[in-house]
Amino acid sequence: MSEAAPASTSKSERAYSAIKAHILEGDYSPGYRLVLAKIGEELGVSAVPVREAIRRLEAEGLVTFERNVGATVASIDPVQYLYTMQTLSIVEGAATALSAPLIGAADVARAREVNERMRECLKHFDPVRFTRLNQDFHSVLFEHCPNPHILDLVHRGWNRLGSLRSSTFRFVPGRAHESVEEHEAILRLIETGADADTIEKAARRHRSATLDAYLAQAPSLPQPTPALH
Amino acid sequence: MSEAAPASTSKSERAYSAIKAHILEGDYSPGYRLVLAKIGEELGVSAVPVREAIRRLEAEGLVTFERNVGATVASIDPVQYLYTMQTLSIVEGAATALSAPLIGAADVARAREVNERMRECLKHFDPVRFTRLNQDFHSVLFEHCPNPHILDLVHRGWNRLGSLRSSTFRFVPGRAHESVEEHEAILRLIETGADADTIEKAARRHRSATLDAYLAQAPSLPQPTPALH
DNA sequence: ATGCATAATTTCGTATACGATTTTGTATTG
DNA sequence: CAATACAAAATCGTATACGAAATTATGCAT
Repeated sequence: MSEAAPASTSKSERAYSAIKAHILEGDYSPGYRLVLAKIGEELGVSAVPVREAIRRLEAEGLVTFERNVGATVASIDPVQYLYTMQTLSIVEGAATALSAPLIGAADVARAREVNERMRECLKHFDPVRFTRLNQDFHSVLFEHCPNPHILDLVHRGWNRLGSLRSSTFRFVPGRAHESVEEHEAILRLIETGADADTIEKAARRHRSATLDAYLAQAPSLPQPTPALH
Repeated sequence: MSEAAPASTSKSERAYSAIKAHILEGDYSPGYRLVLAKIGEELGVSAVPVREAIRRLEAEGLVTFERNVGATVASIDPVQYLYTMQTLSIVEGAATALSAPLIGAADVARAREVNERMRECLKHFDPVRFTRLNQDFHSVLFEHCPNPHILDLVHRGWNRLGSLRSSTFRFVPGRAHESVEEHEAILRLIETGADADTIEKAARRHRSATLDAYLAQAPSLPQPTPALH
């Protein structure tokens, strides 16, 4: 990777992006200690902007921070995973329902094409690619979302899941197949102009079904609350 | 106000809390320019921790920040207000529905008492106190919320509304009365163990009705999207 | 007076330095 | 050997300093 654009963005901004990217790529895995001076050296900046970047990432839930001790990449224990998936179920449901009236036939076609590629991934068992396509699929649905705040919440949820994003598909074999079918069902609802409530519930269910599949694998979890369906 | 605890918390932490408090109290009103050095002097710290605090507040949506120009207290233009209210409608709806099964008779009684005090506020027309009690009411509902992420989203929404929080009640006379009645209705739904979907819709409606009342007053707004009911 | 170029001022952005705090390592003692 | 006490190292937290960028003020020409 080249040293890239030396100008135009501030160093704290570059540090923020770089660290975030490293976390999301998995270069810095959960629990990794983010030492200010060390990261600064890696990025060719001093500790001050790194510290600022890290605290911003803390506010997004990507790192945890302890006074006089330092920062570590936030790890997603099962309980946090549950909270995040449940929250995503709600905000994705809302985002889908709000977007639906604005999704045209061309968008549906595009989403369907992505979904077909996901279907192919199932044959070769490629969880990484599958996960990336999955995100593309939902991005197509949400790109017309009329409420940027809600979209932001969706992205924050995705970020928080981070590198775990594909784990359910990896560990719960059948789920990926179901997921593709649910995508198709959601597209049909949008095409036929189903009412917002129906679409919202389908989108919610799509996410919470993934959570349920995970919980079925990890029965030790608190199962703290009945999901909203 | 005394100089207070000189130890135990870091300066960046104190700056963060102090600035946030000033924004929420209205000492720094929307649009106010947050000059690093000036605020640092006010708080008795240098610019570095102030900058860090401000960027954290930016991540929460309380201030806006522009490269090489500085930070200003985020102002809530009508469109942002709409986005935020719509988002709140959704997350408060979910928070209420998730909390409902965990709300006991004692909590309901407490909430009802708060609501009665709100009813009294209507007679003396005290929007500030009314708004504070309104928040108390919802805090009672949410204090058992099993998903802290969702609760966090509710609080972020409240913070974003900031000083505008009471404006609807101030400007749309009838709305406050309606609001009190809706509170009572929600309490009854919780008491009688209504299903999650019913409770969620009532809570959503409670918030989006306030938004509708506001939009009716400001008809110039884009009315960008049909609400989720 | 108006518009533009340029200088002065303000404010940001970050490297450096150093004290404060925590962690780690080592030695001493029961 | 385990536990405690203390020393050394690592790391954080922030004040200070100074260059960079943007904003504001000034002066000149039309």
